[in-house]
Amino acid sequence: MPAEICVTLPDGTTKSLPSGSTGADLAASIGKRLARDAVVVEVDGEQRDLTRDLPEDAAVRIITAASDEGREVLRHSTAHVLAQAVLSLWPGARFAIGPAIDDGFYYDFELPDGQTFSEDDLERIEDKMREIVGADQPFVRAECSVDEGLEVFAEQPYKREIIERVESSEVAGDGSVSLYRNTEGFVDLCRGPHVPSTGRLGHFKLMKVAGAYWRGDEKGPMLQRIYGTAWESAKALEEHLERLRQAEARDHRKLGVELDLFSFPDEVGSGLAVFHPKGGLVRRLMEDYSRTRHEQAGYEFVYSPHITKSALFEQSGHLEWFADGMYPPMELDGGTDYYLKPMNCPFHILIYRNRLRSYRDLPLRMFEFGTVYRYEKSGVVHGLTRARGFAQDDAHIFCTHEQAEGEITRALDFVLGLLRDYGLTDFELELSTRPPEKAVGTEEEWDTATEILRRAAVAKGLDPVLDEGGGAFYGPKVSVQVRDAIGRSWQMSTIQLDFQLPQRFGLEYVGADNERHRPVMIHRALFGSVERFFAVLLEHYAGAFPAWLAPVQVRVLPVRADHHVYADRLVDRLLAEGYRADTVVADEPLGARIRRAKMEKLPYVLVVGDDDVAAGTVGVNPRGGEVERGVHVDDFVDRLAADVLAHV
RNA sequence: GCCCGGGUAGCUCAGGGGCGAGAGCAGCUGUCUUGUAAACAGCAGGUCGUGGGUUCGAAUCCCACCUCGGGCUCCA
Repeated sequence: MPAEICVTLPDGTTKSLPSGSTGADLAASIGKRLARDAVVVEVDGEQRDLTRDLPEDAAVRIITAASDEGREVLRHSTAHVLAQAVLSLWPGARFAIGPAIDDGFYYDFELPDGQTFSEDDLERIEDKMREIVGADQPFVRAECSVDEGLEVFAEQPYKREIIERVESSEVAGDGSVSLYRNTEGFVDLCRGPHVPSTGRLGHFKLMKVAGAYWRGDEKGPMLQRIYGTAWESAKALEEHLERLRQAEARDHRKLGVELDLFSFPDEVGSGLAVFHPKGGLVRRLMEDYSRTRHEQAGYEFVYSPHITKSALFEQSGHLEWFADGMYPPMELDGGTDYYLKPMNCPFHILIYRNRLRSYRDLPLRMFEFGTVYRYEKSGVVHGLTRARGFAQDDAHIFCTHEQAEGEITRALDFVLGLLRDYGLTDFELELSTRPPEKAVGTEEEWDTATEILRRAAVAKGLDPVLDEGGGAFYGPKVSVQVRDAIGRSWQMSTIQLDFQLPQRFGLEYVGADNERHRPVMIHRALFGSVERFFAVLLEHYAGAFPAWLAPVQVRVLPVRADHHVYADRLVDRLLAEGYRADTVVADEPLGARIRRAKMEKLPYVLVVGDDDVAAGTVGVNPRGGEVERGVHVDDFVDRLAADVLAHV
């Protein structure tokens, strides 16, 4: 054994250390601060515990807590402490898995005698966890054989099940499993790595309890899951909690009530919204703009009914593949089943098929705000983002094979431009491929279609992320993920290529060669669902809609009753010029009326008093800006016009 | 659909077997005439989600259903 080992650091320099040195020794030899912040060490690309010996001649990198990788380790280790706490508070509890996730971690348990956690238990568990952290117990790694592992976890069926899958390399892959023990006799099956000891943890909070199926299988046992979050410092934890509070404040369901935009009356049914006048106005503005842009882009507008005979959805394949997601049929006309439509495509196909089409008709682009109904499982309904009835901004492009790629590129261009106009500018593309379990058509057709989509995406200069098996049953799709103002990602638009439905419906066109050919169909939606898009915009803007979408753009507040006439004239002028303005009479102090307007998040409040009446001016109090006195009315109108035009 | 937790006035929430069920905000009516984020007073407002049950007595305990929230799963 050599007396020294030599390792290479990320900057390319090498360092000699006594043989038997650990990652912790390395960190300490580099600096005191690094030694304190280090959580694990990466050795030749593999993360390891700081306490393990370093091999000779390895490329090493110290990972600190304040990095994505470091936080992941931290969270994973905190999950272990959670398990230790629960097992000590509920003797006989079984524990399953406890990984790190975005912003935190969870651990799944099965409590004895079918007990369940309540929110109050979280505090007790947290206290116990702090105790364990305070004791600074080391995480000690041990390796053992599968049989020994099964022995150690004799009372833990979930752990045994995991070990039994070792062959499929879930834990180690070489017939051995690794364990982590700490004092108090707690031992967990774990691949690691972990922080050196529990004392390194502490900036965590348990967030909620939930049910979760073992291995995500609906037929498997329901376990009790505890979610928590963990960070490298008290400050980072507090910032995260603040972000959550911010997200909560801009929740569209909350803003929908506060700003009187929409509601979900119990009398109507779960997942079925009604839009109130203000929400209806915003929605109409959104839709009108979309219509105008579609018209300019060569789409033609069609309409189709909400219900149809079952045969149509039999032919489309929806009843075969999508029946679970459909409302049950109504039996009418002595035995005919009618269904509420879950999709618009079959109707557009019938419009296409209504007469013989020539290649000269193609591409044919049909657009409809089509209201569809989907019977979502009761547990998944969620405000406007997951409703049971919603309008799709749905279009179907019928074209030749040769035109398909160009049409997709064009559609993608259109989508991104339109989303930008609504104020969403941060995109990511995702390419969803063939779902192995439920797909119609041959693999070859799918490959061709997928490749066309990929090329179109790349042509836009956006490298799509692959979503293996995420396509619909009839075709692959490119979807646009949008990042909103606080960094959350929403799946928005989809563009789907479909060779199947034209075939099922026997669609044809007569080519230049006077022969009959089969067209290709492209399904595309930009908002996906108007309701959902409404919700995303509402959250993106935190309720403060830009002037072009704001239900009320300007509120005029007379200082005293004798300014009413001037205020009314001002409102009349704004209305006449096509703006949305109103006024509130002076039977309440000005401050109170301004406060109301601010809580309604209006773009502009205009205050008019003696000076303004005399000079033909207004006091401008813009949202998020400084008050300006004595602005000439014409100048204000110009400013408003510029805002509306610029969509700000 | 499954697990956990909720549903009390328009909104936000107290009250948890026994006085006619409460507060703040919003609403209405007066008074106040106001220059940039809450004037004052009074009034009105609830079959305590729905239906059953236990009890001398239920907003309160039990059951079922509806519905909302957080998850699982699924998806636009």
